[in-house]
Amino acid sequence: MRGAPTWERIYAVVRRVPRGRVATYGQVALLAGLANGARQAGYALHALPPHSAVPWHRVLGASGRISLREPAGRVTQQLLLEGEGVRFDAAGRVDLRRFGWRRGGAPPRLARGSRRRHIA
DNA sequence: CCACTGACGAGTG
DNA sequence: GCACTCGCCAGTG
Repeated sequence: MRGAPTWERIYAVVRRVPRGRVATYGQVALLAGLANGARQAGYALHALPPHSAVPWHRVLGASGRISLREPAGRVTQQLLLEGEGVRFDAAGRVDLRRFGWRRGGAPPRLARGSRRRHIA
């Protein structure tokens, strides 16, 4: 992986994102070894063929928003995610606190004293 | 080698 | 929270 092309490393990381969870471009880039390569992650996925085994739809922008330029692609991505149980709010955003991929598995527990606000 | 591009992200107002 | 600007850096021509 070390000498592998940049895109391959990006794809390798994306393949690790579990079903029903989403990662951000920056997160993917970082895990691939590119400290400031969020754009490269996006560019790599953009170059991906339509029927790739790479779960490209599980990658969103840091704000939980779909970053695709083309409307058709955005619809496809949202449909694929909803098919895995990921919910979008009225503004078309995903709550990363709930569906964000936590590498390491340990869900970030709410800080003591924080207000738990009617979750779903 | 240089210029331009872009599925980004953090900072600022 | 939204709109803008600026920094990033691999790919492409």
